[in-house]
Amino acid sequence: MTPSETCEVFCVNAPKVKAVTQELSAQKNIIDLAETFKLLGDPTRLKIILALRMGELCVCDLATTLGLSRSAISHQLRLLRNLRLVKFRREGKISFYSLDDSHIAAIIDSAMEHIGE
Amino acid sequence: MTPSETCEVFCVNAPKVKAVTQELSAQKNIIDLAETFKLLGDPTRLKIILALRMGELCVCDLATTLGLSRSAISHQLRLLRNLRLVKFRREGKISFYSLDDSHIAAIIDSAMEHIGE
DNA sequence: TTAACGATTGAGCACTTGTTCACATGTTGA
DNA sequence: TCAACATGTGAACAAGTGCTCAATCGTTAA
Repeated sequence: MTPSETCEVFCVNAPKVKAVTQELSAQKNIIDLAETFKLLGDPTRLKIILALRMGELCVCDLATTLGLSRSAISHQLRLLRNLRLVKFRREGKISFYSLDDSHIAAIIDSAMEHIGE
Repeated sequence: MTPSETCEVFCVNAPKVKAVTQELSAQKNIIDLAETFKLLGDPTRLKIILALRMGELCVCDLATTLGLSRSAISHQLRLLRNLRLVKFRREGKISFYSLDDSHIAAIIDSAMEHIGE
Protein backbone atom coordinates (compact mmCIF):
# COMPACT_ATOMS: atom_id res chain seq x y z
CA MET A 1 0.00 0.00 0.00
CA THR A 2 1.54 3.25 -1.12
CA PRO A 3 1.41 6.40 1.00
CA SER A 4 -1.02 8.04 -1.36
CA GLU A 5 -3.43 5.13 -1.09
CA THR A 6 -3.15 5.30 2.65
CA CYS A 7 -3.90 8.96 2.48
CA GLU A 8 -7.01 8.48 0.41
CA VAL A 9 -8.35 5.97 2.87
CA PHE A 10 -7.51 7.57 6.18
CA CYS A 11 -6.84 11.24 5.69
CA VAL A 12 -9.36 12.52 3.21
CA ASN A 13 -12.60 14.17 4.21
CA ALA A 14 -14.39 12.38 1.39
CA PRO A 15 -17.68 14.30 1.22
CA LYS A 16 -15.91 17.64 1.29
CA VAL A 17 -13.45 16.58 -1.39
CA LYS A 18 -16.31 15.44 -3.57
CA ALA A 19 -18.18 18.71 -3.11
CA VAL A 20 -15.13 20.84 -3.84
CA THR A 21 -14.19 18.72 -6.84
CA GLN A 22 -17.65 19.13 -8.31
CA GLU A 23 -17.60 22.86 -7.69
CA LEU A 24 -14.20 23.22 -9.36
CA SER A 25 -15.23 21.21 -12.41
CA ALA A 26 -18.33 23.41 -12.69
CA GLN A 27 -16.03 26.44 -13.08
CA LYS A 28 -15.56 26.31 -16.83
CA ASN A 29 -13.33 29.34 -16.99
CA ILE A 30 -10.58 28.69 -14.48
CA ILE A 31 -7.97 28.64 -17.21
CA ASP A 32 -9.14 31.97 -18.61
CA LEU A 33 -9.18 33.40 -15.12
CA ALA A 34 -5.62 32.21 -14.48
CA GLU A 35 -4.56 33.56 -17.84
CA THR A 36 -5.88 36.99 -16.92
CA PHE A 37 -4.09 37.00 -13.58
CA LYS A 38 -0.91 35.79 -15.24
CA LEU A 39 -0.98 38.80 -17.53
CA LEU A 40 -1.32 41.12 -14.54
CA GLY A 41 1.44 39.19 -12.76
CA ASP A 42 4.30 40.57 -14.82
CA PRO A 43 5.73 43.93 -13.68
CA THR A 44 6.06 45.26 -17.22
CA ARG A 45 2.48 44.47 -18.14
CA LEU A 46 1.16 45.67 -14.79
CA LYS A 47 2.96 48.98 -15.29
CA ILE A 48 1.40 49.26 -18.73
CA ILE A 49 -2.04 48.74 -17.19
CA LEU A 50 -1.36 51.24 -14.42
CA ALA A 51 -0.07 53.77 -16.94
CA LEU A 52 -3.10 53.36 -19.18
CA ARG A 53 -5.32 53.90 -16.17
CA MET A 54 -4.30 57.56 -16.47
CA GLY A 55 -5.37 57.78 -20.09
CA GLU A 56 -4.51 56.46 -23.52
CA LEU A 57 -0.88 56.32 -24.63
CA CYS A 58 0.97 55.36 -27.79
CA VAL A 59 3.49 52.53 -27.92
CA CYS A 60 6.36 54.95 -28.03
CA ASP A 61 5.23 56.86 -24.95
CA LEU A 62 4.75 53.61 -23.06
CA ALA A 63 8.25 52.52 -24.03
CA THR A 64 9.70 55.81 -22.85
CA THR A 65 7.75 55.71 -19.60
CA LEU A 66 8.75 52.15 -18.76
CA GLY A 67 12.30 52.42 -20.08
CA LEU A 68 11.93 49.50 -22.47
CA SER A 69 12.16 49.03 -26.22
CA ARG A 70 9.09 49.59 -28.36
CA SER A 71 9.40 46.00 -29.50
CA ALA A 72 9.17 44.70 -25.95
CA ILE A 73 6.15 46.89 -25.26
CA SER A 74 4.49 45.86 -28.49
CA HIS A 75 4.91 42.18 -27.66
CA GLN A 76 3.27 42.69 -24.29
CA LEU A 77 0.49 44.82 -25.73
CA ARG A 78 -0.40 42.03 -28.09
CA LEU A 79 -0.87 39.66 -25.15
CA LEU A 80 -2.99 42.23 -23.34
CA ARG A 81 -5.04 42.80 -26.48
CA ASN A 82 -5.66 39.09 -26.96
CA LEU A 83 -7.31 38.85 -23.56
CA ARG A 84 -9.13 42.14 -24.08
CA LEU A 85 -7.43 43.92 -21.23
CA VAL A 86 -6.50 46.79 -23.55
CA LYS A 87 -7.89 48.13 -26.80
CA PHE A 88 -6.37 50.50 -29.30
CA ARG A 89 -7.26 52.97 -31.98
CA ARG A 90 -5.08 53.98 -34.86
CA GLU A 91 -4.40 57.59 -35.79
CA GLY A 92 -2.16 57.74 -38.81
CA LYS A 93 1.05 55.96 -37.97
CA ILE A 94 0.42 55.99 -34.25
CA SER A 95 -1.52 53.43 -32.19
CA PHE A 96 -3.13 54.73 -29.03
CA TYR A 97 -3.81 52.14 -26.36
CA SER A 98 -6.27 52.31 -23.48
CA LEU A 99 -7.93 50.00 -20.97
CA ASP A 100 -10.66 47.88 -22.48
CA ASP A 101 -12.76 47.23 -19.41
CA SER A 102 -13.66 48.97 -16.17
CA HIS A 103 -13.40 45.68 -14.28
CA ILE A 104 -9.65 45.80 -14.61
CA ALA A 105 -9.40 48.87 -12.40
CA ALA A 106 -11.64 47.09 -9.88
CA ILE A 107 -9.40 44.04 -9.86
CA ILE A 108 -6.36 46.17 -9.22
CA ASP A 109 -8.09 48.17 -6.49
CA SER A 110 -9.05 44.98 -4.65
CA ALA A 111 -5.52 43.67 -4.92
CA MET A 112 -4.07 46.93 -3.63
CA GLU A 113 -6.32 46.69 -0.60
CA HIS A 114 -5.01 43.21 0.00
CA ILE A 115 -1.43 44.39 -0.19
CA GLY A 116 -2.44 47.00 2.32
CA GLU A 117 -2.05 50.58 1.23
CA MET B 1 20.31 59.63 -35.06
CA THR B 2 18.82 56.32 -34.01
CA PRO B 3 15.12 55.58 -34.39
CA SER B 4 14.63 55.71 -30.64
CA GLU B 5 16.12 59.18 -30.45
CA THR B 6 13.88 60.25 -33.26
CA CYS B 7 10.96 58.85 -31.36
CA GLU B 8 11.78 60.74 -28.21
CA VAL B 9 11.93 63.98 -30.12
CA PHE B 10 8.91 63.70 -32.38
CA CYS B 11 6.57 61.08 -31.04
CA VAL B 12 6.39 61.47 -27.32
CA ASN B 13 3.72 63.46 -25.58
CA ALA B 14 6.25 64.78 -23.11
CA PRO B 15 4.04 66.23 -20.37
CA LYS B 16 1.88 63.14 -20.26
CA VAL B 17 4.89 60.84 -20.15
CA LYS B 18 6.31 62.86 -17.30
CA ALA B 19 3.06 62.74 -15.34
CA VAL B 20 2.62 59.00 -15.83
CA THR B 21 6.25 58.31 -14.99
CA GLN B 22 5.92 60.24 -11.73
CA GLU B 23 2.69 58.46 -10.86
CA LEU B 24 4.26 55.05 -11.51
CA SER B 25 7.33 55.79 -9.44
CA ALA B 26 5.04 56.91 -6.61
CA GLN B 27 3.54 53.42 -6.56
CA LYS B 28 5.94 51.74 -4.18
CA ASN B 29 4.28 48.36 -4.27
CA ILE B 30 3.99 47.49 -7.94
CA ILE B 31 6.30 44.55 -7.50
CA ASP B 32 4.26 43.18 -4.61
CA LEU B 33 1.11 43.69 -6.60
CA ALA B 34 2.56 41.83 -9.58
CA GLU B 35 3.76 39.08 -7.28
CA THR B 36 0.24 38.61 -5.93
CA PHE B 37 -1.27 38.44 -9.40
CA LYS B 38 1.43 36.05 -10.50
CA LEU B 39 0.46 33.66 -7.72
CA LEU B 40 -3.16 33.77 -8.87
CA GLY B 41 -2.00 33.31 -12.45
CA ASP B 42 -1.12 29.64 -12.15
CA PRO B 43 -4.02 27.17 -12.61
CA THR B 44 -2.89 24.95 -9.77
CA ARG B 45 -2.64 27.79 -7.28
CA LEU B 46 -5.85 29.38 -8.51
CA LYS B 47 -7.66 26.06 -8.02
CA ILE B 48 -6.25 25.86 -4.50
CA ILE B 49 -7.64 29.32 -3.79
CA LEU B 50 -11.01 28.48 -5.30
CA ALA B 51 -11.15 25.23 -3.32
CA LEU B 52 -10.29 26.99 -0.07
CA ARG B 53 -13.03 29.49 -0.77
CA MET B 54 -15.42 26.68 0.17
CA GLY B 55 -13.72 26.06 3.50
CA GLU B 56 -10.49 24.87 5.02
CA LEU B 57 -8.82 21.76 3.63
CA CYS B 58 -5.74 19.69 4.50
CA VAL B 59 -2.86 19.19 2.07
CA CYS B 60 -3.94 15.66 1.32
CA ASP B 61 -7.50 16.67 0.46
CA LEU B 62 -6.23 19.43 -1.80
CA ALA B 63 -3.92 16.96 -3.54
CA THR B 64 -6.79 14.54 -4.06
CA THR B 65 -9.11 17.27 -5.30
CA LEU B 66 -6.60 18.69 -7.78
CA GLY B 67 -5.14 15.35 -8.83
CA LEU B 68 -1.58 16.32 -7.95
CA SER B 69 1.05 15.02 -5.55
CA ARG B 70 1.06 16.26 -1.99
CA SER B 71 4.58 17.53 -2.59
CA ALA B 72 3.46 19.72 -5.48
CA ILE B 73 0.60 21.10 -3.41
CA SER B 74 2.88 21.74 -0.48
CA HIS B 75 5.32 23.70 -2.62
CA GLN B 76 2.53 25.90 -3.94
CA LEU B 77 1.02 26.38 -0.49
CA ARG B 78 4.32 27.70 0.73
CA LEU B 79 4.30 30.38 -1.96
CA LEU B 80 0.71 31.28 -1.12
CA ARG B 81 1.60 31.44 2.57
CA ASN B 82 4.58 33.71 1.95
CA LEU B 83 2.35 36.34 0.37
CA ARG B 84 -0.35 35.80 3.00
CA LEU B 85 -2.94 34.58 0.57
CA VAL B 86 -3.55 31.51 2.73
CA LYS B 87 -3.02 30.70 6.38
CA PHE B 88 -3.00 27.38 8.16
CA ARG B 89 -3.57 25.81 11.51
CA ARG B 90 -2.09 22.57 12.68
CA GLU B 91 -4.14 19.80 14.26
CA GLY B 92 -1.90 16.92 15.15
CA LYS B 93 -0.22 15.67 12.02
CA ILE B 94 -2.61 17.50 9.73
CA SER B 95 -2.33 21.06 8.46
CA PHE B 96 -5.59 22.76 7.58
CA TYR B 97 -5.32 25.61 5.11
CA SER B 98 -7.77 28.44 4.53
CA LEU B 99 -7.89 31.84 2.85
CA ASP B 100 -6.08 34.54 4.79
CA ASP B 101 -7.92 37.58 3.56
CA SER B 102 -11.38 38.51 2.36
CA HIS B 103 -9.91 40.74 -0.35
CA ILE B 104 -8.86 37.66 -2.27
CA ALA B 105 -12.44 36.65 -2.91
CA ALA B 106 -13.13 40.20 -4.07
CA ILE B 107 -10.22 40.12 -6.48
CA ILE B 108 -11.47 36.88 -7.97
CA ASP B 109 -15.03 38.14 -8.22
CA SER B 110 -13.90 41.22 -10.15
CA ALA B 111 -11.83 39.10 -12.48
CA MET B 112 -14.72 36.73 -13.10
CA GLU B 113 -16.90 39.68 -14.06
CA HIS B 114 -14.24 40.73 -16.50
CA ILE B 115 -14.12 37.26 -18.05
CA GLY B 116 -17.87 37.60 -18.35
CA GLU B 117 -19.90 35.05 -16.45
C1' DT C 1 6.59 55.88 -56.21
C1' DT C 2 9.74 56.56 -52.62
C1' DA C 3 11.73 57.60 -48.06
C1' DA C 4 10.70 58.01 -43.33
C1' DC C 5 8.96 56.16 -39.31
C1' DG C 6 5.80 54.12 -35.70
C1' DA C 7 4.34 49.72 -34.91
C1' DT C 8 4.37 44.71 -35.37
C1' DT C 9 6.28 40.16 -35.63
C1' DG C 10 9.32 35.81 -35.62
C1' DA C 11 13.51 33.69 -34.09
C1' DG C 12 16.66 32.97 -30.60
C1' DC C 13 18.38 33.20 -25.89
C1' DA C 14 18.97 33.60 -21.01
C1' DC C 15 16.21 33.09 -17.31
C1' DT C 16 12.26 31.55 -14.58
C1' DT C 17 8.97 28.16 -13.02
C1' DG C 18 6.11 23.93 -11.79
C1' DT C 19 6.58 19.38 -11.19
C1' DT C 20 8.81 15.00 -9.58
C1' DC C 21 11.88 12.43 -6.71
C1' DA C 22 14.18 11.51 -2.60
C1' DC C 23 14.80 12.74 1.82
C1' DA C 24 13.91 15.32 6.20
C1' DT C 25 10.75 16.97 9.88
C1' DG C 26 7.41 16.60 13.39
C1' DT C 27 3.59 14.46 15.63
C1' DT C 28 0.88 10.33 17.19
C1' DG C 29 0.16 5.99 19.29
C1' DA C 30 2.04 1.68 20.75
C1' DT D 1 11.83 4.71 22.00
C1' DC D 2 10.10 3.39 17.67
C1' DA D 3 7.17 2.85 13.60
C1' DA D 4 3.76 5.15 10.89
C1' DC D 5 2.38 8.93 8.41
C1' DA D 6 1.01 13.88 7.03
C1' DT D 7 3.64 17.46 5.71
C1' DG D 8 7.73 20.18 4.27
C1' DT D 9 11.90 20.92 1.50
C1' DG D 10 16.15 20.80 -1.72
C1' DA D 11 17.86 19.33 -6.16
C1' DA D 12 17.07 18.72 -10.83
C1' DC D 13 14.92 18.97 -15.13
C1' DA D 14 11.48 19.98 -18.83
C1' DA D 15 8.52 23.58 -20.22
C1' DG D 16 7.35 28.33 -20.40
C1' DT D 17 8.51 33.37 -20.59
C1' DG D 18 10.32 38.19 -21.55
C1' DC D 19 13.69 40.45 -23.75
C1' DT D 20 16.69 41.72 -27.93
C1' DC D 21 17.66 41.79 -32.70
C1' DA D 22 16.49 41.98 -37.36
C1' DA D 23 13.14 42.17 -40.64
C1' DT D 24 8.50 43.55 -42.19
C1' DC D 25 4.08 46.07 -42.37
C1' DG D 26 1.26 50.18 -42.95
C1' DT D 27 0.71 54.98 -43.14
C1' DT D 28 2.29 59.71 -44.27
C1' DA D 29 4.31 63.24 -46.91
C1' DA D 30 7.21 64.65 -50.63
